[in-house]
Amino acid sequence: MATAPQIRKGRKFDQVLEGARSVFLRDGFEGASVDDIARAAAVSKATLYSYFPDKRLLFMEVARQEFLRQADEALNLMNPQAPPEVMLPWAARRIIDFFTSDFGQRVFRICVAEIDRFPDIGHQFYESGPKLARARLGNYLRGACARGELRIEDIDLAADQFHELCKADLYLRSVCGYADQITEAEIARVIDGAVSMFLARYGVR
Amino acid sequence: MATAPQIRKGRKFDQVLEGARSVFLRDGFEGASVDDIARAAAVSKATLYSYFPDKRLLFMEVARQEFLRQADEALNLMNPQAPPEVMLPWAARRIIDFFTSDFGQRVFRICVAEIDRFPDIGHQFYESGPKLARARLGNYLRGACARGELRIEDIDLAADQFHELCKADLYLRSVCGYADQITEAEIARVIDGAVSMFLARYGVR
DNA sequence: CACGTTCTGAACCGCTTGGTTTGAATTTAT
DNA sequence: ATAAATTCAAACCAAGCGGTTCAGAACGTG
Repeated sequence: MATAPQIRKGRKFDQVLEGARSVFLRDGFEGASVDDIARAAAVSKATLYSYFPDKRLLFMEVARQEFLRQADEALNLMNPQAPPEVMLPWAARRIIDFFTSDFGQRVFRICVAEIDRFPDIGHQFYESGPKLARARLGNYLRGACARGELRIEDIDLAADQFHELCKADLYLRSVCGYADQITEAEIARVIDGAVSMFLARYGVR
Repeated sequence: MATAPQIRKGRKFDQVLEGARSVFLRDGFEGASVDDIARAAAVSKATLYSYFPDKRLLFMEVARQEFLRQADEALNLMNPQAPPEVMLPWAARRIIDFFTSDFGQRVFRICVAEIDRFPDIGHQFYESGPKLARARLGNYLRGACARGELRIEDIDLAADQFHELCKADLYLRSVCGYADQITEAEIARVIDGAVSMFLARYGVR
């Protein structure tokens, strides 16, 4: 094959990716064995190696696809015309649901755990997640400012601040394994807090 | 030996811990080989195994000590009497310096990367880091409220919000490998933003 | 110095790892 | 039905893995 891809698709390509995904997400790159992956994918090891020249490339492809999935989730479907009092709680809920979700946590974990071994992973994660989400929220905020509903000089900072406010308390508990103990009342507390702080700073009276 | 510790100290115990630390922090639990650790520690493998019955216990001891170190850094030395306009920027700087530091990043990475394999790690990390920092900042905020300098109903939420505001922009760039590209001007931007937003919400006029 | 404790290097063990090979079996398209 | 493409299972390889053993060397203390 040529230089870049070295990946060949075959009949069971998706199976291999899915099996690899489940094992890599569970055990990380080093902990995942190719035998386990082949077993999880229900293919022979020879088939797996006919698609990917080595374990590293398989991992990189799995990670790439996870990040694509993340990009799909990054605060799309925002209603540009809705007032901040409606839109901000909605966005807050979306943000919280994402980072407490199994998917959200696992894609983050790939990035953090493997960044030394695969340095480009950090870049890919940032571009497909945080940067995109900031841009989308930023677009909304820009519109709200144009309509005179908000007054923000530094849109990017404001978008980041809002994201972080939504993470108060819940994010670290989530990362530390307490995600399933988070109640609706706690979520509402954080959302109310985030929105009221944001409007205290950037709202017009 | 008895049930719990199974750890025996000897002349080169600290060397072993230091060698283990450097290799575990670099390669994670699965990626670190006991041969590498022994080499990094400049001890024989037999010595290492005379101290720790297995690799798992060695890892757990290394992680435990890293978390103790983190507890030492958690916003100690706050001046209870200083006004918020002085104390908040000071705390913000401390928070940012911590999470952008090599140590801060690595201890976080241990937690995130290994939490499936060592479920108690999340608990230890949370107790020695986020929870402690929140308590210390919360104590400060309580005092400021008592002096009439701030008005806060939910101290814990406010402390968490402040922490998260300090992480705007910088934290995720840090996690994603861009920590060395963060400028002093960017740090000042985030600190100013955090303090002004916090005071907009909780300050007295 | 003598003695007890600790550490060493080298070899060992059974097992696993990522990756390779190959003829046969299976699947798909004509 | 046939041919081509794909997949398979089983065996293989060299290297590495976590952990074990042991006689001798090194170290620290009285």
